[in-house]
Amino acid sequence: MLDCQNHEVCIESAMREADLICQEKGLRFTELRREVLRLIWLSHVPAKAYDILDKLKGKAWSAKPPTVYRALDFLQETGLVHKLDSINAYIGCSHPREHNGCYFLICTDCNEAKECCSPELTDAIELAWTKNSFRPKKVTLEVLGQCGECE
Amino acid sequence: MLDCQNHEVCIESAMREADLICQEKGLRFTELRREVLRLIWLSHVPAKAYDILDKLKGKAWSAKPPTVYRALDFLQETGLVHKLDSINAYIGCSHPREHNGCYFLICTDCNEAKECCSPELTDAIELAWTKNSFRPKKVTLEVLGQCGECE
DNA sequence: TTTAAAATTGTTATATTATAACATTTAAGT
DNA sequence: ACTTAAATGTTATAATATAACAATTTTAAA
Ligand SMILES: [Zn+2]
Ligand SMILES: [Zn+2]
Ligand SMILES: [Zn+2]
Ligand SMILES: [Zn+2]
Repeated sequence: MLDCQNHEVCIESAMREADLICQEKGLRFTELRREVLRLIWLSHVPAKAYDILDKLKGKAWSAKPPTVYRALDFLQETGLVHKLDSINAYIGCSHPREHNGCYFLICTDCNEAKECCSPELTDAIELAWTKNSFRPKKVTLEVLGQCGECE
Repeated sequence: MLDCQNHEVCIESAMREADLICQEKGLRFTELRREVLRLIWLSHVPAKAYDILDKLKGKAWSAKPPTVYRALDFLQETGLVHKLDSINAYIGCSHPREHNGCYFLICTDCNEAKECCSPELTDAIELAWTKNSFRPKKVTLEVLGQCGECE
C-alpha cells in the first residue's frame, strides 16, 4: 500500500519529530512513552493495545494494561498517534505538526493503513456540519477496503 | 438536534419499512429481531448493546450477549441499523433503501445522533480513494461535537 | 406427511478492549 | 532538602464482543 522504501527512515524521522514536538510543548517524553511510540512505528500495520503490552513485557517494564493505555492517551493527546475506531488499533501520525482533515485507508488484506489528506474532503465535511449548525470536536473518517497492491 | 416532532411516527415508519424490506428480500424478520430494532428506535440516542440486552431481559426472552449481537448482526447486514464505531453504539438507519455516502453527527451533550448525506462529500471521498487506487468496502464517517440545540 | 437440512435461538464459557482506584516512585520547582 | 505534581506500579473490575456446541424451529425435499 505504501510508498515506504526504507522503514528505518520512517521510524527515525517519526521519533525525531516526536522528540522535537514534546520539547517545544514542554511535555515529558519519557522512556516508556518513547518505547510505546517506537513499538507502534515498527510497522505501518496499526498496533493493538495488548500486542504493545506483550512487547513491552519482553523489555524492562512491568507492563500492565494501564501502562499501555496511559502512554497511548499521552501520545494521542500530543497528536503523535491516532486511534482507528473501526479496528480498535493505533497508528503513528505521519504528519503530527499539521494533522487536520485527515482520513485513513485501511487494507483488510495486508492490514496496512495510510493516513491521507484531502482539502476537498475537509471542505465538504465542513460545509456539511455548518448546514446542520453543528460544532465538530472530532472527526472519524476511516475507509476499510483493499489497497492497490493487494489485488 | 433533530427535526423529530412525533417520535411515534419515526418508530412506526421505521418498523414498517423494515417489514417491507425483509419481505422483499425474503429475510426472516423474527420477533426477536423485530424487538431489538424497536428497542434501538426507542430514541435517537444510539443504543448500547448491553442496554438492549437489559431491556430484552425484561421481556419474554432469555437474553444473553449472543442474543443481542446476533440480532444486531442481522440488522446491520440488512442495512436497518448502523454501528457507530466511535462510541460503540447502534442506531437505526433513517433511510435503509438508499443508504450510501452517509455520515453521522453525534452530539456529545444530548447524545443524539443524526444520519446525513452529502453528495459532495461522497464525491470527495471517492476521488480520494481512486487517487490511491483503493477499493473501498466500508466507510466510517462520524463527527463528534455539539449540536445546534446544545449551546 | 414424514424426514432431512438449514436457520434461528439457547446456553456456557471465554476473549478482547478499556478504566477505576489507590499506592509508590520520580521529577520539578521552591 | 522539602514540597508538590506528574508519572508509573499494582490490583481489580468494567465494557464490549465472540467461540463453541446444544436445542429448537422453519423450510424444503422425499
Ligand atoms: Zn515505513
Ligand atoms: Zn495524523
Ligand atoms: Zn424521532
Ligand atoms: Zn443509513
